[in-house]
Amino acid sequence: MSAPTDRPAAANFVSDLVVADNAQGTFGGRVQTRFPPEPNGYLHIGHAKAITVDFELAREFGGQCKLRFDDTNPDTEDTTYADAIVDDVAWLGYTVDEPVYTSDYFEQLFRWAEMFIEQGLAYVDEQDGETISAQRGGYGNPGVESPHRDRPSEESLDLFRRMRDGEFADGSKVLRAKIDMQHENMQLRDPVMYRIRSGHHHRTGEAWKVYPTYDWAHGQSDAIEGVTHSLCTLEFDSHRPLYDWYLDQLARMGELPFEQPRQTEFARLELTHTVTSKRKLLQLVEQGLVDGWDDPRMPTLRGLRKRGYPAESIREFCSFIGVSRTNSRNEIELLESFVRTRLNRVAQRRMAVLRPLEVVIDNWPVDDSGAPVVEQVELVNNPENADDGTRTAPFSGRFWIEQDDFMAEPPPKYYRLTPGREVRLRGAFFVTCVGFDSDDDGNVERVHVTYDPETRGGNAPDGRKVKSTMHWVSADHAVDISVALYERLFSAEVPGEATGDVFDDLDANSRELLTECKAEPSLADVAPGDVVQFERLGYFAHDADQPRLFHRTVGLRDEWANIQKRKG
RNA sequence: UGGGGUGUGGUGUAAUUGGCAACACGACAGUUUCUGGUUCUGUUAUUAGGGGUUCGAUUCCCUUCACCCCAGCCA
Repeated sequence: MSAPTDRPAAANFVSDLVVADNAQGTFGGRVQTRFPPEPNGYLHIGHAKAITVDFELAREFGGQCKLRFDDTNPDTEDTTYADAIVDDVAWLGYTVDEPVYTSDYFEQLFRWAEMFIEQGLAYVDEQDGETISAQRGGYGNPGVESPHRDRPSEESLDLFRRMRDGEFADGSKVLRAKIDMQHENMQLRDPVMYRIRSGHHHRTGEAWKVYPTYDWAHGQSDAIEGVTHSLCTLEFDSHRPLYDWYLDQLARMGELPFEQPRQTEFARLELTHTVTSKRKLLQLVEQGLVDGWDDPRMPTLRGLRKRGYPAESIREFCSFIGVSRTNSRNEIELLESFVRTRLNRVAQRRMAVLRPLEVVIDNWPVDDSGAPVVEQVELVNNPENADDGTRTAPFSGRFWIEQDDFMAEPPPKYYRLTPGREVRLRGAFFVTCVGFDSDDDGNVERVHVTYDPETRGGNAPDGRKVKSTMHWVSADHAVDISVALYERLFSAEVPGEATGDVFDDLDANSRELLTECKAEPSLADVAPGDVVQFERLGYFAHDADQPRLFHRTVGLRDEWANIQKRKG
């Protein structure tokens, strides 16, 4: 297990608990956790929090954390998911020696179940699911005991073994714990321990016909592995008494190889403008509302990776937001701020123009053959990191700027190019707008400027100042690229809050693909998967597979956009 | 309807367990700057409501309210 987070984990109620346990010698000073995903879907940002909490807690106290697949339901699970999960956990920065599987313990779990039956703690129920559910009662009204509840244990044992041998149809029988049908906690009203499933299991194949339920499998798996602190999300709070009950019985029978593990719940991560429900994410993919699990708009780890989010910033975010029992929803802006902070430090700068507007320098010199002179100007790769050095870019008499960077009739506080105004072209020259051409509809087609040869490199010898510095790309040397811009997949902070249906808040235009973008030649050197900053625009990730396609990871903070927004 | 959990700025998390409510994000106003980025500075809260104990309450007690979870042979 690695230890990748830069800063130490912040203290929280869970680490406080461990400190208290260690002080009392509860687990002999041992700390062991596990991250227990079910291999039936891809990991998302919510899992990233759980992973961080599980792994970092173990790291903080010198213990270990295992990746355990909670694979107790053959109907929904698949090795494709399991492989992807291993890959995603590794990408996040946590290395796992060898994942473990709940299915590794099926034999032990079965033997313990037999012991429960022998001791009158479990019985085979032959009623159908609907009946069992109806008999469970409701909030405030007690349940009804099954007619099979007090059958002889020999009979249950025989039935249970024949269930395993595949003698009975799916759903025809279950093994139930015999606890208390009147219990105020519904989880304790004779919960199901085993059900019959004839499907193919991703690891055990056809070997088993009965499968343990989550509740029967989870705590026991923890116990087998020597987990001390079994961390899970809040909705399992009402399961804790059951978790303890199973383990108490085994402890009484002297079956536990380690100290009895304890479950502790914490709030899951919710983010504004996104959904993390597995079902909703599956719907997005299956209905073709996104391009797949790795669509850069998805909150999946694969999506965020493709989008260009550094794993470190996801980890830092997860550590920073803390661990508590309060249901909460973090603003996506906070995550983005961690992404920006990191990328600002590590991403090299490049110049690219997304919506090109042609600019011609009317007084640019030509050489002896009558061709425009080409100058090579030097540009800093990253002002935040001198080690990244410099690069050169060609500059000649014709270049591209953003359409946004020129206005024939500028509003107040507009600093960019406008008739009569002088601006700096980053690293190159000062230019002054002397006019522009428009088409018949009045659209600006081309801007004319003159340049000051004395300002080469971007400084005026007379010290005169300029209101704005703009990026540019030499028209004769530009590399053509495509850029995918992303807005939030869900426009509402809390998707579905207004209508009850999250898909009502889906933004159908959340991706805009620009195919006629112009970039400086050195962009060709950006490796697949690398993230660079397009100056003044934002951070962009080079697609890992498709050359010259860039995904906008996150935009720069944009004061001008804020000013415009305020003005309406 | 029974049980369980949780309430601290716009958001999330803290507060040496009774002693000046802190940090980050966002927003706003400035500063710096060859990125309207970055940097730096300032502003942004009587701790869900009400009552009580106390010199003193986010913290202890009582009470009211709000939100979340539980009636899968999902996890």
